Amino acid sequence: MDHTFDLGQRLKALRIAHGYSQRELAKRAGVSNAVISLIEQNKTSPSVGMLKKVLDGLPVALAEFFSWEAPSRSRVFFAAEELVEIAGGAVSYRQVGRDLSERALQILHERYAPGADTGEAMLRHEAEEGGVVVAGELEVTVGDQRRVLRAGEAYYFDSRLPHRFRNPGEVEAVVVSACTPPSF
Amino acid sequence: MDHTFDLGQRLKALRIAHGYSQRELAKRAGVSNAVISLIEQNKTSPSVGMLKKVLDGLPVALAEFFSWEAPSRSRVFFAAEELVEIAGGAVSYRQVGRDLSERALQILHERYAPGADTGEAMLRHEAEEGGVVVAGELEVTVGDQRRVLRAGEAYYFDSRLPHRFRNPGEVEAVVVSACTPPSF
DNA sequence: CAAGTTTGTTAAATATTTTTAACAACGAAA
DNA sequence: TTTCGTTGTTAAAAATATTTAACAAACTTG
Repeated sequence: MDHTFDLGQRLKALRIAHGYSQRELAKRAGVSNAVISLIEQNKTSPSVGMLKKVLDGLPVALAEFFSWEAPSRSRVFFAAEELVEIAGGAVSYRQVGRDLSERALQILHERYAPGADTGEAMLRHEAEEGGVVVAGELEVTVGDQRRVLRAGEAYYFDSRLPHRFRNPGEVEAVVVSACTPPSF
Repeated sequence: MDHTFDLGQRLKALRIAHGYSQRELAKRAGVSNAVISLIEQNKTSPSVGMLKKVLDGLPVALAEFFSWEAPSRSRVFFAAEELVEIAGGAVSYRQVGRDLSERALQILHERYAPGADTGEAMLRHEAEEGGVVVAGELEVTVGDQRRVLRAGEAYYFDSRLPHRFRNPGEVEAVVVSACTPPSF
């Protein structure tokens, strides 16, 4: 049995959040309903295979399941002026919230002046990120893939792949992006 | 047994990286050496409790262990039409990417018609979320806090707090939001 | 070389998980 | 009320994980 992680409570919370009963989840996962009950009561320590089956019914990845962040009481609203400028110059990154140490998400309001570029040296970090282009055009290069995105288009990739952003247009490009866990 | 995650290879790589033999690790972890051998050969699917014991001998956290998950293989770019509509009606949620089971982030391009509301019943889920208002006005209620946000303003909160979104204005409200881990 | 130590593997015994099948409590519809 | 369907729980059976104890191969050390 596991003493540092309340597996049962975690599973139950996820199941409820997804609106399933024990039996519904069991059916979706292809396991018996009893095991859901027993796991939620911490009466068994499920095998990894079993836990994966159950989580696939939600669906939730094992990594997500085990990476649980403690609740934090913090600011909810941010005025436009309060978004923290963390770059400046041709590329502007305005970050939602100042201290991300207790947060799972980094959200940025990005602006790229015409021709602005994050540079030849490709970026890499241990995270996943994505975003939606709100205005203008943005050329996104990820690994060996490249594309120009316009308003309403979006991207998503593993940040460990080398990547680069550039505004090839004549007008300012605006993007709202998110990254987990927060990096840079 | 688990077919989408090579648990044995993962454990073996970590054990070697730490310079332990199977028996050394077993002793540190307080388990029999046989179980290390069997797990590394994927001949058993260890219980979560057992796996935790073993990883404590390294030491490596469960979350860390499972956050190896194979990279690459995924789509990076999404056309505006490809954003998946997951709600419809007065409130439109257009999601970046169809299958979030292997992703850490859920990114949405949201549109709220004038008067649109996520409803009296407050939402709750196991996650953290935030967003930036791109156009219009959006009233955000989180716990006992409420505020109307306008273009350029932002929010961030723990999704376990009850929350609600409403467009109190005369024009469509547009928001780009992110949530981790993906829920719904 | 021989004796000893360490390595990873495995059969059989034991302990645990998982299923099957039942139970009682609750609510809905007749 | 009754009946039906749902909920979550649990005892006993079946299936699987874990330990014990042994084995052979590789490497030291004398």
